[in-house]
Amino acid sequence: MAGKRSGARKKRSQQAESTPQLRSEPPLSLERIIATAVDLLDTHGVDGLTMRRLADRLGSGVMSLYWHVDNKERVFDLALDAVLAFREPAPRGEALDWRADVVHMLEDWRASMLRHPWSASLLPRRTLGPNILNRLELLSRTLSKAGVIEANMNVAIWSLWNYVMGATITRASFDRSIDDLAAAQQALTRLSAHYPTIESTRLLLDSDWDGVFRKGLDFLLDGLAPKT
Amino acid sequence: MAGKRSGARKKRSQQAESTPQLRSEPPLSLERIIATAVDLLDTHGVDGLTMRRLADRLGSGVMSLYWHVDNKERVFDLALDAVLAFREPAPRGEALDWRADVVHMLEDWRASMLRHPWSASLLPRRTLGPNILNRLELLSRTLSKAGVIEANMNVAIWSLWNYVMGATITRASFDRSIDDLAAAQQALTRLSAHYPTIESTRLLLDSDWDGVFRKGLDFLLDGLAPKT
DNA sequence: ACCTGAACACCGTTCAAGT
DNA sequence: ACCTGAACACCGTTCAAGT
Repeated sequence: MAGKRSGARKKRSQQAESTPQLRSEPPLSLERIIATAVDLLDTHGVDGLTMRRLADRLGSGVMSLYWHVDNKERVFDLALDAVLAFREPAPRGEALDWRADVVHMLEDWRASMLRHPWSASLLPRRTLGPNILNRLELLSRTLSKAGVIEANMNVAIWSLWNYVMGATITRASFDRSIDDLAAAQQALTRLSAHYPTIESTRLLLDSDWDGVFRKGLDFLLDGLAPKT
Repeated sequence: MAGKRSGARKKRSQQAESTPQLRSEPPLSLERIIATAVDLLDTHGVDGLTMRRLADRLGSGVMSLYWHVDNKERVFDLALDAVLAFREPAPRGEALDWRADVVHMLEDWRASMLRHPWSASLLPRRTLGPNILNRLELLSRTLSKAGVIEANMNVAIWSLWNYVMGATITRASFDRSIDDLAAAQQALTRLSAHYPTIESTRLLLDSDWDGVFRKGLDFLLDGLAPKT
């Protein structure tokens, strides 16, 4: 009586055991759904997130998800913002090094996204969640305290945003396929007649990503810093 | 005899006309397939490209595509590279303004991607096609002639790449949903208690994207320029 | 060499219903 | 308030076959 149909989608809980309620899954909740979605994305990438797979992992029927969440898009939005939480550091004394603060904020941002390689390329295409807005607000406040006037503020923020996003998206996708990369560089070598310059510097392989990020950021900050 | 089954997928050619061969579709070819794919992407976005829709547009069966192309991934790769063709300008005199050359190359690159808003966010996640490699090679050569030494070359290229990609991806996706943007800014205003700084500068609305791009690029080039 | 339909193993989501 | 299965309208791709 317990197993109504043998072909039914298996659930992780026991099927014909003695006390089917004991030790069963906790009830669904938005938090559990999003946490599991992040897991799925981390292990299987963007294409690995499926409403059906998500439900399976949660031990529920697919359609149960839709009571907690409007649609799959919404799952993406929430998973993305979840990954971008930022604990604002205790506001330190006033006249400290604003530049170090900015670098720290942006490096933390980048690190958060690299921990979840699917997140960076998703971010620019979705509506900005509260955690991202919070990061932007903090960045803006720091620049403001540093003396960047309001007329230059949006240029400053977007330049930094552009740079961080570009660096992180590139890094995240180049990382994923180190084998492909080696193959690409090999192909490049075979084509060294066409692309002699980038072939000789081993552009695709010899890149110190962290160093590149840091240096480009410094150049940008040099330009954006209020002239004294 | 001509219309074998009424429920068959309609083709754009006539079904029971007098001379069914006349005025029919030209034969399939990789070029036609890719050109149509680009069309589809331009008008319906990334999710609008479907093997079935592609075949429909071409007046062929779905599976016919697979003779010309390995799989859908390959269609993406080829469509992307097709959109990034670059006509190398006639090599002008020697000691000209390398900086103007670089800016021109990168602005052309950005413009090409903005003409096909789906392309920018696709590019970093795919293997680099010949047209992209060509652009990188040209950029590299220009920097080299400008005096950037080999040890600094990869940092220079990747910094510029990161910036261009970030700027273009952001611009392309913010453009697509100007209504969403206004809604987002409105939501921001409602939340001005939480995000006072970015709310007051109207970060989401008052952005001169072209100006931002140009300025940030200038700062980067200031930093990357060989010291004289 | 080039094209095809049927079939398989998936998708996201609507709906009407159960507790 | 919360969860469910059946069903619909899609997907990409394998296969065995047609010309």
